[in-house]
Amino acid sequence: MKTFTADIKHGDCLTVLADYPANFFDLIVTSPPYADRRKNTYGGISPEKYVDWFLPRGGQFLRVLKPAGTFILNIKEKAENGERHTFVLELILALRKQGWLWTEEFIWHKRNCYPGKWPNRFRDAWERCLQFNKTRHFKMNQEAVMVPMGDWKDARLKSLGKNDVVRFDSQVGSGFGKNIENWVGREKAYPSNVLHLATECGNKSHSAAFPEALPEWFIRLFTDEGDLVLDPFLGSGTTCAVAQRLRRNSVGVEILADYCGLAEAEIKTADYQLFENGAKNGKRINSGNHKVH
Amino acid sequence: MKTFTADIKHGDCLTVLADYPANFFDLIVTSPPYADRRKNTYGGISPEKYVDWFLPRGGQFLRVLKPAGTFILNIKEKAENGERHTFVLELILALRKQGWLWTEEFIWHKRNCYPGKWPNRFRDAWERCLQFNKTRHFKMNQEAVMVPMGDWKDARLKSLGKNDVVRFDSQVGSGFGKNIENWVGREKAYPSNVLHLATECGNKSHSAAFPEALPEWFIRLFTDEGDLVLDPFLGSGTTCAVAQRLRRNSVGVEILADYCGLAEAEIKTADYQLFENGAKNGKRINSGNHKVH
DNA sequence: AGCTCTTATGAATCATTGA
DNA sequence: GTCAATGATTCATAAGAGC
Repeated sequence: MKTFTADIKHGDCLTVLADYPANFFDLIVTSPPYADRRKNTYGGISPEKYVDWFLPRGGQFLRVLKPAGTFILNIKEKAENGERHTFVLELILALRKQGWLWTEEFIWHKRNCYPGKWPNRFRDAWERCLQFNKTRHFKMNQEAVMVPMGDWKDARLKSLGKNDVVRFDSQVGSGFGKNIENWVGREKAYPSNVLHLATECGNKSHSAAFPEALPEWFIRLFTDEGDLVLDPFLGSGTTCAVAQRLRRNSVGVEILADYCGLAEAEIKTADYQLFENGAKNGKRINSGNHKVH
Repeated sequence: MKTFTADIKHGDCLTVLADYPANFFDLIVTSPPYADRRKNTYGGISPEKYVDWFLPRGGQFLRVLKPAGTFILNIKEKAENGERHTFVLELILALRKQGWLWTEEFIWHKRNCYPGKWPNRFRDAWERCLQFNKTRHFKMNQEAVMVPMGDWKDARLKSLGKNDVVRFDSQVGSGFGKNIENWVGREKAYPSNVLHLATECGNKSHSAAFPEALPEWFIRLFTDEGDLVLDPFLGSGTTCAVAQRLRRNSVGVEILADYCGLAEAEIKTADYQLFENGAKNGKRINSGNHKVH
């Protein structure tokens, strides 16, 4: 059985990527350390310096990405002193000046966002997924992320009991998601640029894990099997694990040694699952949580 | 019975507002002509010139808004030449430089977005609702936009079939199915900064009507009864009509005479409805379609 | 009441043509 | 060429009728 590589590199992506050739990766998908967040783990780049910190790395991304490749940046500015920071807006403008095309801004709607209540603000339930490209003609497999139409649910679920319906929505490992694959009919719909995903962060001890469904969606949309994915801010390794599951090769760069260890373990699990399942039918496993429409 | 004024002013808001005193309005909510849209009707401000065109008007808004007031700007950049325009980002930065606080960015998720299919893009299903303030201590009635759970808890839940459970959940995307036991017994829930509204703009022949639920939500959130609302780009009069329905005073400015006529008619209808209904119980009518959570 | 079917309708994009 | 205008194409949802 064919295996797929998942390289974990320890270091700053700025220097690590310098060793890679140009036009090398098919997709870059990442959730970078947010400005002024995770101070204890990442050193906390201040909002004012964020663009200056990011730009040289963005230059490397631009170099190593294939012409038909895509760069997905998951980021959201936090509120401070009663205002939203503007560094993300400035980053978009700066990246365009650097040569990137700002193709699209996807909205990740976090259905179960962090609870809380403030006198002058509601809960923040969305993040930006910024799409950048080198050229206007990039690879895009729209069919790979098609979702069942709304009516499909009614038709299929009407024979189920109420408890099953409830479990259907609680998705994660409910034992129901696995079955979805079996009866996804012909009635599929293209998604829009608003993604509805839960924030399921698994059981890892990572400070900023994004849910597997997020990288999964973009990997399926922008790469083929066997393509090469890069996450320059890997964290606990979600992107590489998902890439492996989806039979893509991947490189993950992480500056913190502890996270590299977590990521290695994650990859091994994913590799084992791939073997277990791939040997049987080659299908992806744990289809679980991609409620996108 | 008390009535509420809804003044329709014909002209460019830049000059019309010059006649108003400072610190006069409690809320400004508007959906301005988008760059390069409605060329035939508005003259089409090009994206490159949009910020320059908007800023002097933003200055007037800043002047006439009360210190505890709020300015809501509904806008979305279009795709051109394969890229998203950046003029909205630049506008945010420019407005901050002008003295505004960029307090929040709400996402209006358009459930029924415009159709279409393209090789490198999905359908655009969201718009920005940018919140700006003069001070950090602004008026905000969070309770006024809470999603009433009592309505269907008492009246509908027991009559809900299992399909309704699924359908409702897919509509609001709130994890209803998962939390069904929690909702029962709770009367209301606070929304997040993601609004789920359909785009139905009624039966008017206006090229850019936003749905009534959008201004309604912000009017209820940021004003009290009897407060004064301004829409400097009134269009066919939605904002004023909604304000009237909600027992707020309002001023609407519109540069096109034809739209002023439409708006006047709209107001009259709203006024009649208010009388009809207000005489009975003072409740808002036609609460219709604000699927917000 | 619940389910199925039908129909109306959206602040859109892109490719093509013409000035 | 560059730029502007025009047309073809597109599809998920809500709402309503009918059984």
